Amino acid sequence: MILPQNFYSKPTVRVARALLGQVLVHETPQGTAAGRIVEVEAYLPKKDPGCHASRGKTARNSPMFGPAGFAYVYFCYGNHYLFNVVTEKEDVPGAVLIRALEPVEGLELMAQRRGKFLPDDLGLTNGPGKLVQALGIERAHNQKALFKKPLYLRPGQRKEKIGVTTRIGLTEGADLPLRFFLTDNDYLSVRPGKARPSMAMRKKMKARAVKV
DNA sequence: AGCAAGATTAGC
DNA sequence: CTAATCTTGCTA
Repeated sequence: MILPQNFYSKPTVRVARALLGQVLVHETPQGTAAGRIVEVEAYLPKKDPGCHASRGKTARNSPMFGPAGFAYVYFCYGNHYLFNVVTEKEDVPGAVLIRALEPVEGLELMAQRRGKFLPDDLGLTNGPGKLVQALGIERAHNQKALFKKPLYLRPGQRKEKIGVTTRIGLTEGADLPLRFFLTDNDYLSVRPGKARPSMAMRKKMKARAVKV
């Protein structure tokens, strides 16, 4: 069972909430790795200064303007790839960032890809850059279809309540409540109430202080 | 051309 | 707490 393309071609917030509990699967020659989605963030087409597409189409964010159900993978902070699912109709730029997974299959493989981590380690997939590494997602997956193998979503179960907070690590649009997660899940990237100002935000404060 | 910023992570 | 690390997009 694979979620069809029309699962994604809806308003971004609705897709974001629907993604919680679904299982992200990546089949590779080394084996299959899969994890249940426990945390996401929505990036909206309109009135969202935190969205890459908020200042128009560029070479980097063009996948967000394409049809729904494709991957938007981009490089961040010089070290990490982040994985998004494109939403909305074509030419309407929306996406959902996958921020944390609960491992369900291929734990040994994920641990191997993550280096020193053990298969039962929470650090395996509890962050947007970490889960990309654990599943073996790379730059080459940018703009790949997610409604067919080898990288796809399988229907899963959700019985937990959905929690909502502001998004992590942004300097623009940081006040919008667009981060959705399964309450009390062990694999959340930031434990509720423990969020610290991100490096991006601190950098900005510093730059502002120098100017004044 | 050059530079600053960034949807993060791991290590001291 | 801070360095690492490099692509992108704008010209601070």
